Amino acid sequence: MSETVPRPTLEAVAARAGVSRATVSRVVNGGDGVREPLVERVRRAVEELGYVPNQAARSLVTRRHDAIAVVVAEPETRVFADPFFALQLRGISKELTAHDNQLVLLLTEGRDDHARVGRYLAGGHVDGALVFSLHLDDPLPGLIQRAGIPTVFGGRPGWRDGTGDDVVYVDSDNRGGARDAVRHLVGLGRSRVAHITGALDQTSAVDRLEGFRDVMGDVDARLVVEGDFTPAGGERAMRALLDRCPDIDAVFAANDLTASGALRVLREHGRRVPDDVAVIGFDDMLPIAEQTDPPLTTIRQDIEEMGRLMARLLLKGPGDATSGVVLPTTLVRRASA
Amino acid sequence: MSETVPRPTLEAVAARAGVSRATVSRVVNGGDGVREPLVERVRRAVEELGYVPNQAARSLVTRRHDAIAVVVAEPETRVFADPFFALQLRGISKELTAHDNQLVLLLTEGRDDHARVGRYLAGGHVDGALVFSLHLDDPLPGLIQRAGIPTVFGGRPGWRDGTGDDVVYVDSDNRGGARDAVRHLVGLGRSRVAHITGALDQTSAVDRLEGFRDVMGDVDARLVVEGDFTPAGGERAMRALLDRCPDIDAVFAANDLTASGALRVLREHGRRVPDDVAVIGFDDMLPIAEQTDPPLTTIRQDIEEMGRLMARLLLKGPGDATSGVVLPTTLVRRASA
DNA sequence: GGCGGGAGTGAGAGCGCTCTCGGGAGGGCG
DNA sequence: CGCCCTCCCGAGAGCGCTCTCACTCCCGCC
Repeated sequence: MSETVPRPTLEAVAARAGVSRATVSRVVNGGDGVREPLVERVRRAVEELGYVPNQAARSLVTRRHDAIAVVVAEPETRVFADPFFALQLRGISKELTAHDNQLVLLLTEGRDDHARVGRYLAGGHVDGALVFSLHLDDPLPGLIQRAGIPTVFGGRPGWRDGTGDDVVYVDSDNRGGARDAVRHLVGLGRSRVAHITGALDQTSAVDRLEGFRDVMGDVDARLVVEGDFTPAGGERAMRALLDRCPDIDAVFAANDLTASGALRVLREHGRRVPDDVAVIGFDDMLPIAEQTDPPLTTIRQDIEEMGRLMARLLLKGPGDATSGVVLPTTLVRRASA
Repeated sequence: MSETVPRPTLEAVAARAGVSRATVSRVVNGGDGVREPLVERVRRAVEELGYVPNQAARSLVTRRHDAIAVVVAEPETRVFADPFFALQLRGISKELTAHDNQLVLLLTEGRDDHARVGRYLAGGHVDGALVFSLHLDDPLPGLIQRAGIPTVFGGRPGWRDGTGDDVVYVDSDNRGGARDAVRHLVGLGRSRVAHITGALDQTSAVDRLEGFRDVMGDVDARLVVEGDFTPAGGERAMRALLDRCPDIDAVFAANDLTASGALRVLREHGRRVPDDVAVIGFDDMLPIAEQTDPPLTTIRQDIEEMGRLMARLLLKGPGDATSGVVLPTTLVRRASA
């Protein structure tokens, strides 16, 4: 490998075009205030030499990096390997590249790795951060706030101390979506509606539970069982549910994975879906929701758009004093309810 | 936001510790050749001031960036939202952070976006690139090679011209795994074994087909149907298969998603799995393989390890003239075969 | 025709770091 | 006891860029 092909510098371009470094710099950065013939000459020199600006030198003086960090604080592989996150990432990427920004991905590897991420962010390597803070007790948000760089959170962060009121975040309308789901079940004439929650240390799970309660009121406590967003959790919860309340006729599962577990247990027990028990999920996670038997009725959120929006908010700067943006959800009707 | 908290510089640390900039630099970068009392004093000063090196300034002189790019050339959202890729990413991330490298994620958005990526890589922003080149006709590998930065490919790239012999890549033993899968079916006493291929513009699909042929020889051409790695493709292919050869008693699907589609069609047609038709997949993509009915027997590849290995090879440098590394696969026996 | 002003360009000072080089201190050996 | 060599440390020169500032034109106006 001929590693050391010395890349041309501004100086070289200037020499070739017969102008000063400053002028080349001006042309490269938009060309305002440079007369046409010169612009043309510089452009040609850039072309001929294959000049590409040295980002490090540029950052050194501008203190901008045209890069933002995406921080995923997730010890569990499962959630990371989730199509959900991938889609958000795609949305983020689209928005960033549209604004010539790079995406630096920071995954925390275990508990004590937070310090590393905090240090990195504080180190001024990036212009901002998009953070997915999935758990209530996550120390990361605090660290990041201390780092003092602009940040947008994915999902409503669940602060415990009162400091987080001015936090910018993008979330789905978990509560409203849950309401729609449960209302749909009720609209089908179901009266014994159960709920398998998500992991309740995540705000999305809490909000969905709230939505369930909004519609069902102070329902029989046995109809609410805690799950953890996994199929296995859904199975466990569904078994408990059938055991405690054999007469249920509908289940609102906190997400599609949970629903898929529940469906399997229902089938096992000979309950027909949706005839005996209607089932509705949340997320509209495609490979899952379409593959279940029967195909899953669920609540869709526009995940890619969430990612996009997060990036947009971050790049816009503090902006219109928006603290939280909540995206709407829609009911997707398939066969299970 | 108090944006402008001027971060301490080397200079500041030097002043506080009562030494020169050079000494601080030495301590920060390992501390060789500095006597203990001084090291201690500098360390304390760094601590007290919360000093973090300015990476831009450092890169400017060292020409290293401690960052590598991960390039995903995938127009289709589906493959990107694939747990497969997420796991590789995780492996890569682990290895990189272990060596204090950052991960810059580059997703191409459509066809003409390749130029942007090529420019970025050529621009010397990163020390190397990990590239997932999923299609045979992808122009990206060429662009990258021209960029002249160290590169490791994920999956054997399917060069058409003869230039790619010295390419470094990491791949699973697709062919060997396929052989194991088919042998397993044969070992169960199945004789009419069909194969639903993956998208044949990807080397992994081609290799798996080769593996199938290795065992089955010049089998009845109707037993091989082209799929595309999706459940829908699996369904289509399975229908065709049942139509053309109603007497098949085993199916080797190119991946788990395909297998899940096939299973659904088999159930639809009243064929019992594995009694009437044994089914085996590939990948051991967990949320899928465990959720099918019946749970899927499949070939596992250690995806995270692939990612790790890619990163390791890249960081090691050109190394031991390794051109391609192929990781073993294992049979995971569940209920479907 | 002289003068004020705006627009276009160049010179030069850094941004914060690394790294080479030279000087000074100290130890071993003749 | 002196010399040389080694080991530490500091001084200073950039890395490639941006940005301010001053200078030069040239136009328009009185």
